[in-house]
Amino acid sequence: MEKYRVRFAPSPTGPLHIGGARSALFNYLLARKSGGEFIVRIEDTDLERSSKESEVNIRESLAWLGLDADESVWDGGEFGPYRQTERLEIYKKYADQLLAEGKAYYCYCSEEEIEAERAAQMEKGDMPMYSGKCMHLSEEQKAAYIAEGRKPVIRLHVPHGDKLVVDDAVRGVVTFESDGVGDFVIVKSDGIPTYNFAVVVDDHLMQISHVIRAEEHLSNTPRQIAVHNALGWDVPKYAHISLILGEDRKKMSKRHGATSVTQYEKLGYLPEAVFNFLALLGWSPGGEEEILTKEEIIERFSLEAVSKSPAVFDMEKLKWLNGHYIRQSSIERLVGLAIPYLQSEGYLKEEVTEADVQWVTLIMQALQEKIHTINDIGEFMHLFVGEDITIEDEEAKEVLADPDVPTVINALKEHLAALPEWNAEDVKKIFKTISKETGLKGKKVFMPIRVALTGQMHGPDLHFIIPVLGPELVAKRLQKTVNM
RNA sequence: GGCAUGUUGGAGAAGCGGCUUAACUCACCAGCCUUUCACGCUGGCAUUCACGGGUUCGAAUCCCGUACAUGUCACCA
Repeated sequence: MEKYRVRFAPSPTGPLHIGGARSALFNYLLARKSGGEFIVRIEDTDLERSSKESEVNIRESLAWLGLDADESVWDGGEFGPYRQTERLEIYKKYADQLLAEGKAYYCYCSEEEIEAERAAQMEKGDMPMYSGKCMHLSEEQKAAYIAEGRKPVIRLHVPHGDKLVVDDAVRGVVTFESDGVGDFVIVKSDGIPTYNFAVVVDDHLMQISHVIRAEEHLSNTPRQIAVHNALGWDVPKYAHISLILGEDRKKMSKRHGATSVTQYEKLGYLPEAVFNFLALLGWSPGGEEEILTKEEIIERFSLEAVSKSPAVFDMEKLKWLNGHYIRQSSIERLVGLAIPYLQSEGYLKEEVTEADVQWVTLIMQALQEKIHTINDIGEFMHLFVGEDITIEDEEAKEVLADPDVPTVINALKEHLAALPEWNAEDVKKIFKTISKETGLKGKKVFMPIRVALTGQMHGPDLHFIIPVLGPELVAKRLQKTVNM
């Protein structure tokens, strides 16, 4: 297949959004699949809103997801610089060229004038667009404006009567009338290029073969094509991928919960789960299996299979996927992820001892099968910590009222006392022994112990819980719940 | 308001004119397994593809209209 030389070009105006991450992912997938290049460029021409922190966050989020770039702001490359504010003289050169060729012109209109014009057009039901009145200003008029202290912008003259055709890999051919575009600003009054201009210059100079980005840019594409035309450059291939919607079918935003990659990391999601999930939003592998490794996704991904319609972000499915990957993980890895969480929740001190690691290891063995995210362990911690427990409900109380309870608990205490070291395997054996000795089976053995130790009717396997608690807590809890 | 895009079950989706009495996955429901819960397994879950018209022997699939949703129309990207 042809090589995809693609780019992800975020604006550093906030943490990496989940939608941005998906755009980055699709670009990455195609680059890797075709043996091409994945480039990360920073579009920071909005001086007001761009920040270094956001740029750092974007870098870290991409790294966390495993979307490694071949060329980027951070690691360089032969088509740099990769930060737009460092490319200003390049844009100036092309803006000057357009000016000299009469394809662009200075516009001295004030924002108020433009605003009034736009309002009037909207009123009439027309598509608002600049009238072009500054295109043929005389030298005297220009001088007068300059004397007034007006700072001009540069507008691209978009020829009338043209068709601007976007050949889109996911949407097919989409045609726009150039009459509906208008002469738009390519360089702001402070000399900084606008997005629609800088993007075109960069994509051309960086030899981008395919522009793959979110659907919200589709309506901007004719403007960019107009710039390509004015500069006499060929257009790249385009692919506009659908938006990610929240559960209410509105564009994903704060009120839908976590929107940034960083938040998912903090909530205890695994990068491979997010990677897998994001790939499934708007793309389907076709077969029965949806749990796929990075390599399998790269292998099977294609733009032809990308859906046109927007996708709703289903948190339940992400959780299911994450749970799957947690069950696949090694205990060591889970322990490493759980420790920072337990520290932040106050279960562990800053200083982590060998004994702490042991303790967390036992906990993760107990919980690996139960949790969907690392942070889910918070819901279970009361099982492992503290002497005080509350009996969940009436049903649980009834369990403890059974006449066989003292027999079971005594047998448990006796056997545990005889155990040199408490581990899951040996504790499991004890249960078998108790069952044999007392002639009691299944629930009659496990439920009294479970309720006496945790106050609850269900939870992780008891043979995992008991070693976590250790002799001291077991004794104290039994004392409180069954007074034994 | 103009322009653009989209509309298959609660969600992601397959489907590209007859093989569809619409795959598969999540969720949900039932059963099995299991010391409980979960995991896992088995089965159930759209007579119908936003709606209306047309083309065709035949349409979820092609065409037109309507509705709804979203995007865009910035000296934001």
